[in-house]
Amino acid sequence: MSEQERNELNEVHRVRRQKLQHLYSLGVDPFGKKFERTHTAEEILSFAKDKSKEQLEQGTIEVAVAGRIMLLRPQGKAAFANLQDLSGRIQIYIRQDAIGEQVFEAFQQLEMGDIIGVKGTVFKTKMGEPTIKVQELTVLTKALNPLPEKYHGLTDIEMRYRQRYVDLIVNPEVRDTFVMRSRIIQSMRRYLDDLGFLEVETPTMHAIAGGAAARPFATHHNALDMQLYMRIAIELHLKRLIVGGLEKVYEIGRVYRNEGISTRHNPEFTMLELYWAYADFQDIMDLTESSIAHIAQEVLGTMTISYQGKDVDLTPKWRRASMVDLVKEAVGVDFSQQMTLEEARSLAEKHSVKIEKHHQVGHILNEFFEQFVEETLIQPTFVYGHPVEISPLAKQNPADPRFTDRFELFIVGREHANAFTELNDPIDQRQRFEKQLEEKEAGNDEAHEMDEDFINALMYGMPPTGGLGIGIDRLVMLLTDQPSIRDVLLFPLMRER
RNA sequence: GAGCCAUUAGCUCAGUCGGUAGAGCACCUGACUUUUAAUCAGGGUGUCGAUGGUUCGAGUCCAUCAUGGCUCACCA
Repeated sequence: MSEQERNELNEVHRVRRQKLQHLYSLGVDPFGKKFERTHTAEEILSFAKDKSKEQLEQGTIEVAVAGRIMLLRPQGKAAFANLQDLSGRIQIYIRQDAIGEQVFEAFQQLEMGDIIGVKGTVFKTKMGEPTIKVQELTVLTKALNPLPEKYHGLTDIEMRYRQRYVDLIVNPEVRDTFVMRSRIIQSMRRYLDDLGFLEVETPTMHAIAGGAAARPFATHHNALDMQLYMRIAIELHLKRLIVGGLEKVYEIGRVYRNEGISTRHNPEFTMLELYWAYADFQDIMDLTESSIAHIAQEVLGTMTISYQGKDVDLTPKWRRASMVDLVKEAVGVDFSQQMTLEEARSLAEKHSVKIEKHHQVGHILNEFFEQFVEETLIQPTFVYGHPVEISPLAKQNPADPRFTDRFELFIVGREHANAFTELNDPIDQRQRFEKQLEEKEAGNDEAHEMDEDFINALMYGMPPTGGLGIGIDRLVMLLTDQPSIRDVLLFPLMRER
């Protein structure tokens, strides 16, 4: 450490450096090595729980645990500390006469935040707390930064996101949320695997950003001198695999959309997309319902949950209602009647629904739905029958071609899934893409691009197929009762500082 | 992109009417071998987000900027 560095450190940091040097002078490596653990904190607690003080003292149980010192209560020539590992916290008791003066001196150079390993026996204190009586102490890692306040922890939201590592150390519920996230995804995977779905990986860099209506991130490949886009959906590649005969495929992966950031939107987020040959959107509805209910039961142990104070019942069967009926129910406007664009526009004006130049009747119906219905759908609700104009990849309803065999799942007023019977007619698909290009001309810069290779794939024949997309982050938010998408992303995007 | 709010010690927060910066934890010194947000005695460690302005004097008032939060817009 140079003189200049020393001057730049404040007292807290200077003292930690001094203790580091002190450890070196005692022949202790402050950044130690591998440590063999026999137990986790939680294992010791559950073992000791129903043993009496006497029972523990009779059969001496040797344990070796490692963790971070979260609380430290020195008491002269002895000390109590709370050690934290992934499973939880366990109290340890250190006495100079048990570990020797030399090691105790090293221990005195330790403070909250440092990582140690201890070997010893389990006992219960006067207060009945299961505790490890330390016989051997090993310094594993000295922390040079102090931890946040031991009682309030780290509450500054910005710092929690920017320095998630600190957040994870001091806020156990944050760790729990991310453990839960992992279990939710694991449960989903297992559910689909058991149904015979094949997990695949497709490119995240696309020459044409298709499969959804969104602005992509653009990038460039130097060697090929090629414009590339980060994918906005997984859809078109998975459907190519259905053409290829893989029949039941899914991918859980990151997609990227160059759009606004909010408590429900991060520029990169995780989607599940799934395609099932010879099925339709009704089958997908059943699958969506059963898989989410299954995950809730498996991960939370219940299908009735509470989200931000709202009770939500995920027990099947869920309500199924058409978009047209829901709009009629909410505002009394009946879009099942044939109507001209002019009629739809005047209805929009009457109900103060904002419309854009490129809007057709179907777009206006969707605006009605979003403005008057969406946020009212608290209990899980499948909304089906989306207008063809906003569904360029979905098959039209055979009885009424103004609508598609598509559904979206709404829970707590938010979209959680989007699915349809996939359009497999390449001639129709080409026309839909052309319609999208017209929209683009008319000013919708999120309209779909033409994808000639995808059309080519369809021309080899894609069997009738049902497809599904689930926003995994939102599902995790729902099941872990988190208000912001940033609370279920380990490292949400933040402006550089 | 717009509106509102926030930014003070390592962390959590006070700071009155504009008058020279304050508490708890952490840290330092000392006491303490069954404590548990340990306790007891002593010690304040700071670019008050940044830059301008008003003023004899600004953490405090004004302007601009930065970062974040919430709401809205866009979207999933």
